[in-house]
Amino acid sequence: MSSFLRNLNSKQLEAVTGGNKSSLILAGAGSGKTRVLTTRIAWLIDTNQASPREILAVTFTNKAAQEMLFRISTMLPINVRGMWIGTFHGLCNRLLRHHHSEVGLPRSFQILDNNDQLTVIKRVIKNEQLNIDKYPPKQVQYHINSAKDQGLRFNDIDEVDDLSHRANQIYLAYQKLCNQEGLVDFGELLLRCYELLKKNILIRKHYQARFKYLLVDEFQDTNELQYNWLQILSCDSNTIFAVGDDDQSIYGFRGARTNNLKDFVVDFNIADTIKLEQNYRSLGHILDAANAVIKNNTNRLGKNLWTSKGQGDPIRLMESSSDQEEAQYVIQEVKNLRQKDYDINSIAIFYRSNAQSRVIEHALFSVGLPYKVYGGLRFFERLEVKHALAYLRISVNPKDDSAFLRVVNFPPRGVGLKSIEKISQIALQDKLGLLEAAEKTSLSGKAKEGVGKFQSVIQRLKNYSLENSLTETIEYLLDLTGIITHYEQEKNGVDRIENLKELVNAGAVFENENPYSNEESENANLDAKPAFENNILSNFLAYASLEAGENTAHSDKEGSLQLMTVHAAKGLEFKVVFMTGLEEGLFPHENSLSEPVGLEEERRLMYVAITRAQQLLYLSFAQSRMLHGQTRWNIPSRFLDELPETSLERSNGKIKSIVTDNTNIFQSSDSTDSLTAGRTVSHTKFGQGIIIQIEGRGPDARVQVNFENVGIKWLIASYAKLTTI
DNA sequence: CTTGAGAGGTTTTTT
DNA sequence: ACCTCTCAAG
Repeated sequence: MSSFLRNLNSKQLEAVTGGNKSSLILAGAGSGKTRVLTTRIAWLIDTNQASPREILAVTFTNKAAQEMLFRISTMLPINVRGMWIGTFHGLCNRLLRHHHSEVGLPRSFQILDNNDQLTVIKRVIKNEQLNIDKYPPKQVQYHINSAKDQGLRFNDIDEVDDLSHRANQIYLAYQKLCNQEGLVDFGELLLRCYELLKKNILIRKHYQARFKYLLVDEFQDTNELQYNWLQILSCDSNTIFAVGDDDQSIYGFRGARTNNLKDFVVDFNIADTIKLEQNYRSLGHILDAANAVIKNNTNRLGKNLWTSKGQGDPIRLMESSSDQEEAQYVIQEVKNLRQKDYDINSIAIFYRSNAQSRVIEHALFSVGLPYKVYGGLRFFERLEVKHALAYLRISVNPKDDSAFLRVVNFPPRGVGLKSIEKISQIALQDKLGLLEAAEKTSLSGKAKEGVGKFQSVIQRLKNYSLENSLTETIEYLLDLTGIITHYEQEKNGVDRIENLKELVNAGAVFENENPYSNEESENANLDAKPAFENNILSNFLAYASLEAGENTAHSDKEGSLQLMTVHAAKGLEFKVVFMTGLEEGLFPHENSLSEPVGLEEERRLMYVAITRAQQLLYLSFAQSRMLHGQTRWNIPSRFLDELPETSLERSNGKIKSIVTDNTNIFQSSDSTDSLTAGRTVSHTKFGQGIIIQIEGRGPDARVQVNFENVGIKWLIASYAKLTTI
């Protein structure tokens, strides 16, 4: 028996060594999902059932793909390069580069990220001379992307209302423009690839025969198109190994179809689904809470996590009067934990929406606790980096008008809107790219000079890139275009220059890791394609779009608290987790409440949050919170009511807790009428105090009380359960 | 072409 | 409250 099978439990072993049929592994949080997936690959190869080149494994993030490669390489002494392991988009990109001529794309097609796509859409709206107010670009973008997620072209879509009709019109024009300029958005990567496999029987059969084992991670996150893509790659002679957890499906809003799990069971004749329910991450109370919350969802495939580790500490509930106080309580507790030798790196603070991080950050900053915020601008999304890349893009693909528009006047060369308009006119008339059209446009002296300069820059850059390495080309570019000089004169330019130097670094690293730039040659003639002149350049550009870089704000400090949204926390684990902002309207978010589906997704999100914690879990809510410049008064989240009583700790020194019982919120036992300023009242947790003032009436009434032991507090009368003395 | 005032829009996000 | 974008004046 291979040594890497030794430490698996029986269910995991069953999953890993499953026979030659498609299978579905329902893997709960912390049940060793990634381990099972990677061990299966290692086992298939180790037992000579598969050669590396017969493996195709798909993930959603580059991080997950890298993790997978890393784990496999620790189990097997083989060259992992032969395997196709990557994201849906990465693999489709690879396939489309091989078969670019079959799908009508230039080999050096450019990949648009979200931002680029939006810019192109705006351009299309302008080109079509449509009123931008009637066609909100963001909505149009959403329309196009969700259509592509469902595998739909513009003529496949029902135009149910006026907006979808108009959006469709732009979809058509947008696609035409992308095709002309050799631009491909994220959805297009998948759709184009799917259509290729569907239409071209030869290519389809080739890949079906080649990939004997298809493995999919986070299956619950697949959208319709991804499901179809997997389906078309599958055939009688191969199998799919799907791993997922319906309870952790939190990306419905971007097209993920939880139902794909159920459809998979039918479409792929899954006789028995293997459930991994033993959890290796969290202690008992935490799992009990997770199980209790998720039980309230309908339509689950059903799963119950358990552990052999013992119950651990109960979950702490924290109540505060405001978001600022909440931050203070968290800080106090973090300090306590540090004294008990908890590593600050292993403590995380979660929130539902990014806007909530500011108050926490502010509080952390003022007490000098180091922290790291996940999310935000990634490296390749930074303005200055995109500018620099645009020069590379246009030198690789002169038809790339997006790139032209981005940098024709950056740094400023005196080419203003008027001139660009003129050039666009000519381009439209003569059906040319902007760079080409610029040559034929008669312009005023200053603009003419600027355009001339720009053209010579592009020409020189292109020539240089043919003779020199990628890294040298980037260095040359920074100097030639005057981008650095420009930022040197700007007040906030220092960081930007740093980033541009980092770009040179990124180029060097890329070059190092991709020494041959063109794909490893394969025997099958369908796979192989001759190298192309600017191969490494366009590969680097694709890499920049597909892998936008680190997702964290910079932090040079070694130990930091981890701040992130619950979405960003998926797949991670921490010894200690603070889940903040557990209030109705925030979590569950108010926008999700209109449909039951929305609420269930919020509950899954809560489930994800809870199951991130290994040892300690704090659940916190505040009575009031600043949102969009206004103070809002909130009721505790309904999810708190779904927690099992036996796993909670309601009171503990400075960490105050409350009993939340929503049935009581609107039917206070003690009429608020009896509460008047000056009266002495008693609170179950805070003890005795004197009412200072009252705001409002009925269930929303708030009372300010000066307690003998804990000082002044604002309470919501209806659930504070105050009794008059 | 740059700058500043005003308007609008704020769930979650990877590729 | 705060950030991004647009439009008009300098």
